[in-house]
Amino acid sequence: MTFDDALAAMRRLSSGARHAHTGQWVAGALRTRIAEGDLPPGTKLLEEALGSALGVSRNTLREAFGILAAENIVTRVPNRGVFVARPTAEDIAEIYRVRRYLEPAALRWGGAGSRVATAELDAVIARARSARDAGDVAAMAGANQEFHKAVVARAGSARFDAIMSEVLAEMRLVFHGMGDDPAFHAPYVEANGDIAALLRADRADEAAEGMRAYLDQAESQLLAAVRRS
Amino acid sequence: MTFDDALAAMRRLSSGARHAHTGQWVAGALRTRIAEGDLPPGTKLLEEALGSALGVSRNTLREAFGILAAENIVTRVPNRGVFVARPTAEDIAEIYRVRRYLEPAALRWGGAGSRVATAELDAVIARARSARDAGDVAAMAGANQEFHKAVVARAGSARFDAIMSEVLAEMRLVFHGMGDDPAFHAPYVEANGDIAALLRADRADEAAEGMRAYLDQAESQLLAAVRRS
DNA sequence: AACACGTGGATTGTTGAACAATTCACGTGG
DNA sequence: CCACGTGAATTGTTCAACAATCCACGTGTT
Repeated sequence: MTFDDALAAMRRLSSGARHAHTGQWVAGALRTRIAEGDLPPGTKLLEEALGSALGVSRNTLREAFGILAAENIVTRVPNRGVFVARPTAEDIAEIYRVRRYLEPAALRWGGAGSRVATAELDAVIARARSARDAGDVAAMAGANQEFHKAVVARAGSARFDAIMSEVLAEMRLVFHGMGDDPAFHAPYVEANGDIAALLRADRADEAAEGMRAYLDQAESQLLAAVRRS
Repeated sequence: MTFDDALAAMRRLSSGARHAHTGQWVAGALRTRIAEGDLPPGTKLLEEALGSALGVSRNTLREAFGILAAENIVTRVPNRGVFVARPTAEDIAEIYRVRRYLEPAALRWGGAGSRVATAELDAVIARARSARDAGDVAAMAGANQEFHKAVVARAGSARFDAIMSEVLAEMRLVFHGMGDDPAFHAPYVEANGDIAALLRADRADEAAEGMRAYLDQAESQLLAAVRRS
């Protein structure tokens, strides 16, 4: 899908903006388009064209850009414009650094006394298994992401939930360049299951340490692929 | 200091804004004013007055507001305006939730093999002790904050550093209503020392657990004070 | 006295035009 | 091939205007 195609598609969006929420609506529309791959990493988001397509002024669009830049979904380069983020190896390293603290902390200390949250993890893993067995890589990747989101949700913190949503959005940008290669997702389906099993056995510390090793491995694999491309 | 006084003071700022960085400059100027207590929690930040005082257009000021709102330094209420944040008990609970995961994780897993970072913690604790002994509550509080900032810095993550800076800025807004009461800061000077000692003894897990207990206590104390006021 | 309603003014949210500043793309000359 | 100049495109910011919403105050009713 070209930039012009994406513009045409956005022209067809019925404006869901309500007064005093227009900037947020625009940010949401762009976020969705980016997540769906319509606006691939590196795409320059031209203010005039995009503002016209979405039926908003440049000022309002710039407000949406501010929101998305704060989420690392777009990269704002002063005087040069706004681009859909294309995570570098350094960006990936930082994303995994954040995950290597955040997810194990949520496993180690979060969800105390909660059997409900473990059931939720199990449900997500079951979905990942089904998708893997059906050869549906996108659904498997999505389910794996849901697993990690649920892990962090054990902390019960709205801010961590928001951070994790952003991190996962960035991961999707990273995976955009990997095509639908099952090697990045399939091995982790069972690894997710192992972590859930440790939790169920009240071995939270081991689950936390296992998650750190898992994320080390996933990071190495991903960085290797980035270096090859 | 009244809002008008704060405006007058801002009128005297020489404009350090450089093209394409004006919004950020404005955000920085406001951040500083808020941190220094010139604009107390709850203060309404009027666009017209503030824009005129700072010599920037309303659009540019709104961009700065967006930045500060994302940092939870100001609260943006649609159609009503922007106010210096006044953290509620719920906000405080959320701040401590974040800290209860972030700081122990950095202690437990961060700074591996680093003696340098422990020395830095010790230096900050020494400063806190001096300030406490001199009866300088503001300096003691500041040094305690530096301790926590250094704890998180052991993770080596730019994003966590940024999150912690925001959290500490919010803590300052919380403490703004407490006056210079040493009871909120003095007991923690030695507690910080205990945590540093555990780290030096390579007992990171105990340091992490100790930090969680410490933050529980600090939260309870603060929430009790908020409920009394 | 307390409450409900209406009105005018103040303020915020957004648009669009204009201008300043910077970058980009292209052509020309060495 | 590289350096430089130029015009156009684009971004960053300002300004004025208008739409939308809220706030403060006055008036009337209970």
